[in-house]
Order: sequence, then structure tokens, then C-alpha cells
Amino acid sequence: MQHGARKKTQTMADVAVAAGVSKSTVSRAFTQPDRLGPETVKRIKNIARQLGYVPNHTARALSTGRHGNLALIVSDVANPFFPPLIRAAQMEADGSDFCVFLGNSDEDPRQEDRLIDRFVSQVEGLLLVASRLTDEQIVQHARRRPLVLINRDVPGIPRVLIESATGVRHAIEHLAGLGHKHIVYVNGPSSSWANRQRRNALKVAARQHKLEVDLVNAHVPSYESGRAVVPQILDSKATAAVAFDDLTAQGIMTGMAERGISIPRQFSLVGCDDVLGAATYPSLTTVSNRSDEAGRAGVSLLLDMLSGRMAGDTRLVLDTHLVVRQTTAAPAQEKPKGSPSGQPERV
Amino acid sequence: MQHGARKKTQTMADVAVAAGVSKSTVSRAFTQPDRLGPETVKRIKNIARQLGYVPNHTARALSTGRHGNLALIVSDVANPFFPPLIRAAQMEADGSDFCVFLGNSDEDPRQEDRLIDRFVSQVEGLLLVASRLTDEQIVQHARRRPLVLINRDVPGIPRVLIESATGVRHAIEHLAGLGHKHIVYVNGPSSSWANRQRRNALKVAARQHKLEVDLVNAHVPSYESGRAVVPQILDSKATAAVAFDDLTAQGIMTGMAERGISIPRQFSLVGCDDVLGAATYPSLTTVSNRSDEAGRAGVSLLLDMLSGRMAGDTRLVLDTHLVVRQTTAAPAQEKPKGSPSGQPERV
DNA sequence: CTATCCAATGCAACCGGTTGCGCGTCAAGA
DNA sequence: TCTTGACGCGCAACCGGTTGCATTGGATAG
Repeated sequence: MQHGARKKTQTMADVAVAAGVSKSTVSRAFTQPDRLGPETVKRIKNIARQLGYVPNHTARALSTGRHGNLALIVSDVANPFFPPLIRAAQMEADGSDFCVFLGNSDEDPRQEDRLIDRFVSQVEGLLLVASRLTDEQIVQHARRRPLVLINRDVPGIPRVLIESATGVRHAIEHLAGLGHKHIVYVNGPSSSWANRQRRNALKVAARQHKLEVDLVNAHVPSYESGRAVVPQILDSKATAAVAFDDLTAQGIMTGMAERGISIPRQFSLVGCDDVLGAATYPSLTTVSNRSDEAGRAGVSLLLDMLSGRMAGDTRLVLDTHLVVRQTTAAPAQEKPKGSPSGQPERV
Repeated sequence: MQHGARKKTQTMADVAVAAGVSKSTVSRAFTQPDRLGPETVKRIKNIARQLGYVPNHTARALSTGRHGNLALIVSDVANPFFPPLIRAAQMEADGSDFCVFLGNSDEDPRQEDRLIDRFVSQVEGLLLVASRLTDEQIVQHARRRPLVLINRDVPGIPRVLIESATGVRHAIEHLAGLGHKHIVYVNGPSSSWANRQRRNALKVAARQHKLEVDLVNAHVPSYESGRAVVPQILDSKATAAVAFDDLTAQGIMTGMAERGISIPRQFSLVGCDDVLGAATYPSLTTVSNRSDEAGRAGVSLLLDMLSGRMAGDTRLVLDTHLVVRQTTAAPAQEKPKGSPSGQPERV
């Protein structure tokens, strides 16, 4: 009450009156300036600015069907894999004057479905990252709205895939080159497309290089579970490990350190996704991640679908590579356990 | 074309015709069922279901002004401080059936302003986190829409503040108790409310405990800048440091390790925000962060403003505390440099 | 000088709901 | 039996833009 609150937002009609023209003219001044007199456009825009007029997207959407919004649904915002992707997607969308809704499915397919229903009537397109829905559900939704997938491979649906297989293959070559003969792969979530891809690539490459491979399961990709699987890793007698992701790898580093095992001197480790930068010590050898590019590309693809039409089966693959840092080295001569010098015993 | 595409979405009018009633009745069947005959409601809802009718949010929003959307604007999605906040905010909103727009200002006030303008016509309320706008701009926007601030203290605008001052104070007490006499504070961004707050709290507490304080500047809060300021920290001859945030602290840890300085044996370090969990090695002593609660509380506040009205000057403060882990200890007897035993020299 | 045409605008319907107001009906109170 | 009022529902205006079509005036062609 105090400030003489004029809360009324300015409408097109207000601008029209102030400019002495009709609503349609104001509308066209913004959407089809070339169909109007140049000075008229200028005058209207000036007045609009003075009045603090901001076009109402809701109204526009109602009559055009174009909302200028995208929905971005991820499984866990707090997982460091996603923020760069979200950021890139958001900025890419913004560049084309699109707003983005963010949804967090929390790894729950039902929640994901709910969110989509909730969003679908206010967006022009959906972007699903690492979706947990079934192929059928995805196809259903894709029927209603343009939809693109990231890290999920459903034939017929436009998708962008981060091909970490390449990087994993390089990791194996790298380890083999250093002289390792026996490694372990630490699994991520079994429902994860990325995990299946990585594990398979690893197995194939290991076979080629004649490496023995053991599998260990850290169902949740996190620091804690990485730390928890260290005993299993050690039991395997392997000299190196590839972890599903950097978080897991980081946990493993801690677990090793707690047992007095020096990385990379006594054990080599490679992560995946490069979400930690070089922020561990020693800095982690890992497979590069291009989630930001994936986000950008996904939005770009979606935008393409919205303007022109696209062939239904776009499949964009982003390659990765190995980032060699400081957690990999030649295996120790002796097994860590039998080391004669004053190495700390395992706890 | 193939599937005999009947893409026309069902409208309220369609349902009305099918049910032999008027649009208004259909509308009321969904929004005010008690004002209608019970069997009428049931019949209409059945028919609506059969037809696959889904209410159009855009149209509803246009006439009611209620969109069921919130805007959340942060300065950098990729900064680990934000994801938990975003996640919590998103879920809190979702619990009340609100969707959230995510905006990334990228530390740029103009971008932030642009985003707000872009969002404002499709949301019922704004949530600004660590806003870089001027007080005047914020007040302006608050006039147009319900608005709440997080980590920004503008009188008259509802806000939730993470009071890291408390935790910082405890950190000083902790360090003093361990016997430290001389510490350094590593600054974050000068425009940051949080940084000013932390520095001031630290100075006051240090004075009380008769600690000498040096300041060092790491303008950007990041791993790299932390690593870069290590020489300055060492030059100060201090025996401990408090860093603006965990990222900076992590960088410092690496920098120290590279110089053969052992933490906490030769140098104590405390971070801020606890964004890394216990994921460093040794695990980082830090000031707790409650960004998730802040996000939740912010949305909750906003929702309150939307339903009831609220007194304009809500100021919700979230306390923090010190999380003591493994990077703090009593200072070394000798200065690290003069250590007689076989300590590695600085590089 | 008149017929023609194009550029610049206005008119009004429409997008899909919501809602104040009014009308008819049936039951309870007088 | 007549009045009264609550209840159930329809009418039509409105939210704030967009857009096909009509209109007008001036420039150009004939």
C-alpha cells in the first residue's frame, strides 16, 4: 500500500492506446516489423520501453501454440555429471530465446513420467537425460511432443550419446601398455546405459590385450560405495582398476590410502566422466566427459526439430578419450602385500 | 500420416458437447466440483477420461494468472554449491505441484535481468540465489512478482540467509584451541555477500582469540585459484588457513601436497560449504552448508507468499557449524621449512 | 485524369479455459 | 397454496496476445 503500488502490468492494449494505434499494430511491431512503417515500429518500441511493457508469453503461447519453453529432465541434479550439461543446455536454449524447465526424476521412472505430464502442456519439446523410462513410454511421449534423448539409445528417437567406450578402450590400451595383466572393472548402476556400454567396451578391449578382468559391483555411483568396494578390489589381486565414474574412483582412492596403499605406485586407477577436473591428489586419470557438449547438442537438435523437420532417426555420437594424469603407472614388481620394505600393512 | 494421426488435442468444448453440457460446467467439474451435481461431475469426468482430455495449463494460466510455475535463478549451475539447492527447491515446488524454471545468470547482472524479464510472465514467483543485481533492481522486480532471495540481504524483501558466520567463528575457536597463533583467510569473490560475511566474522573472532590474520585473494572460487595462492599463504608464515569455500581449499591442498607440505601435520586447513562431503584425502575440515535447506525454505517461503500474504520483512537465518575432520591439527613445533627430519623440500 | 495496386493499419475472431451473474426448478416454510 | 431461497447450470465477457481479411490513402501506370 505504501508505495502507491501500481502493480498492474502493462499490456499490449496499453501500449496501443499510448501510441495511438491498434493492438494488432503493436503486435506486429514485435513479430513482423517489416510489415509496418519503419518509424511506426520505432515509435511503438520506444513507447513500449517507456511503459515497461513486457510481452506476455502465456498469452502468446495460447494463440500460437509456441511456448518458447523446453523441458529438461535429469535423474539427479546433484550428481556432478549433470550440472555442466544443464548449464550448457540452458545457455544454448537461451541463445534461441527459449526458457527451460528443469525436472528432477530422482532416479524414479514414475516421477519422471509425472514430470513429463506436468510439463508437456507448456513446452514445445522435451529433453530426457539418462531416462529411466521404458522404450515404450519414451515412444509414447515422443508422439506427443518433439523429444530428444541423451545417453539413451532408442531407435527412431533422436538421441545424442556420449561414447565413453572409446575412452575406456584407450584406458585398457594404456594399462596394458604399462604392463598390467589383471584389472577389475567397478560397475555402476545396472540400469544405466552408460555402465553397460563401458563394461562391454572394457571386456572386449581386455580380451584383445589378453588382460584378465574381474568385476566388482558398486551399485550406486558414489564416493561411499567406491570406498566400500576396496576390499573386494584388493582380494582380486588385480594391479589396476577402472571405475564406472570419478566419484566411485575417488572413493577408491580414499579406501586405498586408508590401507596405506600408494596410488599409482602400488595400484593404478582410472575413473570415468572427468567430473572432478584434476581436483584429486594425485590427480585422477580418467575418461573425458562431454556432458556439456551433449547438453548443447541435445538442445540444438531439439530446436532443429522445432523449426525445420528432421529425419526421425538422428543418432549423434560424441567421442571421448583418455585423460592421462597421475593415478596410473607400471605395476609394482612385487604384489603390494609382499612388499619387503616398510610398507604399512593393510588394516 | 501413417497412423491415421488424429493429433487434435481434446478441448473443454469437446467434452462439453459430448456430455451435453456447457463449457462452464465442464470447467467447474474440475475446479469446483461441489458447486455441481455429484452425478454430473462423475459423468463429465468419465467422458473427459474417455476422450483423453487434458486441461491446458496455458489457457488456465491466462485467465487465472496462476501458472503453477516458479523461477529459480542462480549464478552458476555448475558450481557445486547450487545443485543440492536446486534439487531441494525443485522437489519442494513439485510437492505443491509447481514447476520450476531454471535460469543461469552466469555471474552477469544483465543476463540475470534478462532472464527475469523472460520468465516473469510465466511464473507466479521468483527465487533469486546469490543475486548480483543491485538492491534497486531487486526491489523493482519484487514489486511485480512475489520474490524471495537466498544469500542476499535486502531489507523489505523476504530472504533466507545461510549464516556461515557462526561456523567460521567456531573454526577460529577450533584453530585457537589447537594452538594456532597466525592464520590466513583466503577471500572469495568481492561481490559476494557470503564472502563479506565470512571475512568479517573471521576477523572479529580472530581478534577475540588474539590471532594474527593475513588476507589472501582468490577472486574466483575454484580449484585452480586455490592452488595458485599457496605461495602467498606460505609467505605469510601462518600455520593455518580458512578458505572461502571447499573448492578453493581443495586447490590449496593440492598446492601444499605438491610442495611436500603435509596437511594437517605441517599446516591446518578449513574450507567452507562442505560441498565435497568427505571426499578429499585427508578429509576436509569445513563449515557446514545447508544449501539444500535454503532451497527448500526459499520455495516454502515463496509458496506462503502466494497463498496467504506474508509480512514483507521475513528474514530466515540458517545457522551453520564446524565440521571437524582431518585437515586440522596442532601446529608443528618448528616452522615447516626448518623441519630437521627428512621432509621433502618445497619445490 | 482516372484506374490499379501496394504498403500500412484497423477490425474482429480466435486460442482454451475461468467466473460473475442470472435464470429456472424444486422443496421447505408461511 | 403461494412465497422464498438454495441449488444446478448456462450465458457471455474476459485473460493478452495473434492473424486472416477488409480498408484506406498515396504512388504508379495507363
